[in-house]
Amino acid sequence: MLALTKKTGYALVAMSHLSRLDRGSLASAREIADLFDVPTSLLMNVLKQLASVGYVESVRGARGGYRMAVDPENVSLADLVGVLEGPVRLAECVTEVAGDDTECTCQVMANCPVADPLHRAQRKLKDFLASVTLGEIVKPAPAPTENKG
Amino acid sequence: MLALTKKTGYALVAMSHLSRLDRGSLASAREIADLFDVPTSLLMNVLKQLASVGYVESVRGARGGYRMAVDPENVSLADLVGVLEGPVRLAECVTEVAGDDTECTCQVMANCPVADPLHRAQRKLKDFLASVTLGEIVKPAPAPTENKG
DNA sequence: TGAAACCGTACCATAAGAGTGCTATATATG
DNA sequence: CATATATAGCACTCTTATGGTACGGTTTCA
Repeated sequence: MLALTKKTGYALVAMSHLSRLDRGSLASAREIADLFDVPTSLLMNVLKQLASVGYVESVRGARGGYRMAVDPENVSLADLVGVLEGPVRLAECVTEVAGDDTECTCQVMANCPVADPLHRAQRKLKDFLASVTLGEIVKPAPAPTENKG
Repeated sequence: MLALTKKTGYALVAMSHLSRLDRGSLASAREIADLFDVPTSLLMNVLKQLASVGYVESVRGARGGYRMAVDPENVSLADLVGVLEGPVRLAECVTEVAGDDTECTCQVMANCPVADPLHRAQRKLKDFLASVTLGEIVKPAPAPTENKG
């Protein structure tokens, strides 16, 4: 439906919270879940996934928890989506091979008249997602200049 | 999974085909389905939906079919997604009320730290989708300058 | 009259998403 | 050492959306 999944949403919330902690401070999954009223078990899964790719660092045991392992400025929406939802695919036939290149896998529509344009649109969408960094998300608001909504 | 649905894909294909026909010419659902190897019944449904919102015009009876009812330049990806998949929602809590404005419906996360930024990102995504018109899709390629994929 | 084509709607099957549970392991604390 | 806390890993269910199909009806051309 062209929407981020809840997992990605939860990841954004959790990581933005972690980003705001003092350097080295920990927050447990339960703590974050309580704070934002999200299902604890699910948030645990998300944090585990984020830890497995190195975006956050985990400390086990009592008084353990999670902390940021990377600079929020270096994590984009595209990165998170890639980890939690799989590669961005504007259309089914557009598969991203590297981080930048796309490959056409139109098996059904041999004469597909929109393949090339979709690839271009896909690139633009990817660029857009890559331009939104967690750093921006963490900050309250960039500039009231163009604030319309 | 942050992807367009197949329905939207089929709509793009069908409408791009219709856009290339001579002014006033008709193409039947079956004809288009055969041409691009997509399921006939499904394409019928899609075209019916497109007709119901006035993007294409239907002519009933034998020798009937569909033709474009609007200028392809005036139909954007955002429009098609809106018709076939419902409103674009980058996150669940971001609901678009008008064509431009968004409304926050965060029921779960009262303290959501990413609501505002997501609204901004949603706007940007919407703008992006609105910037991709069917007219561009129909054209083969804009300029070989930046063609990389 | 019959075939072709759209119309409307309802239906089903599969896959993806959302969420839960359980067991194991690591660590701080008493 | 025992216990509580917390992550790790896995597997499972439930719900929803998507993809696809079917049927009866209406319109039009031949």
